[in-house]
Amino acid sequence: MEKAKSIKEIAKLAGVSTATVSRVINQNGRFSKETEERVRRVIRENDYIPNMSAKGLRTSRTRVVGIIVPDITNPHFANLVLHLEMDLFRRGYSCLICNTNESEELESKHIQSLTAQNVSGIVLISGMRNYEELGDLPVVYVDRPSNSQDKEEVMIESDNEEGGYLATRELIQSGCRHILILKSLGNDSNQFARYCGFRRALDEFKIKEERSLCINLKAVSMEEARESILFMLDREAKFDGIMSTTDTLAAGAVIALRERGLEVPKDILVTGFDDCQIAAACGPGITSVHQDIDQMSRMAAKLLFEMMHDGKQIHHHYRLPVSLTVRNSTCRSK
Amino acid sequence: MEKAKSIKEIAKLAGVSTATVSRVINQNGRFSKETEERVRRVIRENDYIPNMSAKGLRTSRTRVVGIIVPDITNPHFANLVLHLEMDLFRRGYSCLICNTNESEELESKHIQSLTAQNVSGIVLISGMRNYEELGDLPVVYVDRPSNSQDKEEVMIESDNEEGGYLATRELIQSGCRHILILKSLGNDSNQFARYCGFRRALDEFKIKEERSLCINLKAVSMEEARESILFMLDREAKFDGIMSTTDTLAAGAVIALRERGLEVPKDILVTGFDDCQIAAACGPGITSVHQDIDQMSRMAAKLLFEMMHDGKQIHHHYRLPVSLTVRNSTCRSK
DNA sequence: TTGAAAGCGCTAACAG
DNA sequence: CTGTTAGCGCTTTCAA
Repeated sequence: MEKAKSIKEIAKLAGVSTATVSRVINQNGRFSKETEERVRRVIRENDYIPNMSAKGLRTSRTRVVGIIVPDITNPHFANLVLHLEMDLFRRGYSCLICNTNESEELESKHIQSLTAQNVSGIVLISGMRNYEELGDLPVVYVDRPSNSQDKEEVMIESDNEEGGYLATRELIQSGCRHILILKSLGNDSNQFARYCGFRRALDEFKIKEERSLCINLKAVSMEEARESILFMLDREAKFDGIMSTTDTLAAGAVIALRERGLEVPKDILVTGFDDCQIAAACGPGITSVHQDIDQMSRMAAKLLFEMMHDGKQIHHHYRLPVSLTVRNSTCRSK
Repeated sequence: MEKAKSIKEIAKLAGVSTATVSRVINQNGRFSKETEERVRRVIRENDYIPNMSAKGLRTSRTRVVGIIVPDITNPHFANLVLHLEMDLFRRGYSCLICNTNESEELESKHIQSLTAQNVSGIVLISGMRNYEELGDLPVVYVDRPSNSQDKEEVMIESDNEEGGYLATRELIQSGCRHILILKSLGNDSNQFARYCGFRRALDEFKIKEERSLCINLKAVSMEEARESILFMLDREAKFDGIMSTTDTLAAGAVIALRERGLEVPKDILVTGFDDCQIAAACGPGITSVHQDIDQMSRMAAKLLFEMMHDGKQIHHHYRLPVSLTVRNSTCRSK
């Protein structure tokens, strides 16, 4: 690869100073129409692309944002990241993606690495904690634990509690009285919120919660869910509905039921959460809580952009409404 | 955020020159044991993190690699990216992820943007074309169109032709004689290779290909697949098996069949490709061609690392074997 | 074994 | 409207 051209060479070729070239590129300062055109032409003719490292060093704004995400393999997160990335690219920003694999250690390593790279901003998806040490670096928290004391930050989440409630109510209204809840452990506050919604629905219908039907999985994995349901079935646990805090878990449950010859929704009803493709494809179609990921990512990108670009100070906690996508897995007479 | 410390301050605090600090950090040059310890301590005590922009400017090696991918939402790609990112992070590299949404224009914009950022290397997943203008920038092509004339590059792909063959043979051996093939258009050479495998299997069993059963979708989407199968069913097209070039398409097909009251595998057999979660979860479980993504990503990361880090020149075309994961969707007596 | 100093490519303050 | 210039933080010769 021939050495990349520098602003100096462009300046020389255009017969102006580097400052002028810089001004033209960044559309600030003032310059004559003619100069601009000449510079632009030289830039074009030479395929000149400014060196971002130099720019970053000089301005400490790199036009790169870091996105920290537990696991890009999770369709819910993948969707979020896809939209964020495309949206931000349109606005001139690139994205460094960092998978934490749910490890707090990896997460903070990534935070360090991102600050070292002078990122212009960070989107922290479903993070473990707040990083106040980031100071005034623009950060948008999405789906994150809401245990921070001060509200001086931007945060976007779905109404997970309501989602848990909706799913559970659907099961109850379809006739379930002994509902198993499939959730994952970990400090994921979403899981907890969904569980709270679950309890609210039970309360409302005066159904007693059965502790033995509350399953806490070590990880959000189809296989874990499948095994635990098989285990419960083989112990002849009595339940007529499964409320899963994730579509992946719901899918694992459906598979387990199928393996034991049980039919959904004839024998057991099931609900999921996130309304991913898998919910539409699995079994007879799984009723699932729909999160508005489009809006979520659009908001996150927009807010972050405003903070990075316009230097706006935003402090707001958004809670997006959810809805229930009803499919066959809960279609019994009500 | 208090201003980040610079190497100068560390040098002053440690009572040495910046050059020495740099040497300690990069483990080159020579320095005494004592000096090293002192410097290290100061670095630690001050949470000093070198400024990557400056480093990048100076060395034009940023320790950032660009990953270009059609759509991170596709589980197959998500998996690949996840592994790449984690693997490279372990080796000290961060990843800029770029979704092209299958647009050639976006792809080349991303290529430009990546070079502007002085990335140390690029992984191009399922790209549209070769970018020879990248010169000696390390590039690994994964899953890419193999239409380049010169082989002077690194390329890793699955044996897609064999995969298409395996899936089709499974259908034939399970009794299918009229196999519909569900594939997507576009310049995706994988699709074509899978189709070639399909034809090879037909040939081998002396089955004539029926052009009317070859469906080309505009996009790889569940919904598209579903609609086209519904369309075929409503036109009373005669087929007893569906070979899908993607799990997503297979899932769409299964949904359509279910909607029309057809049972898999009783009435119609189905195969997918990629062996994603959705294949395990969908319908009765979909038989699918398994690609060894772990190995693929591990190889890609390793090769790229060797090129970036050790300056190795590698020219090799790897074709990874595939296997068939048999599930209920093809379980009829053979 | 260490330090001084040049300079990577760019921007922004200042001068004109 | 445009040019000169200092310097962002780091690495790397060269000299000691």
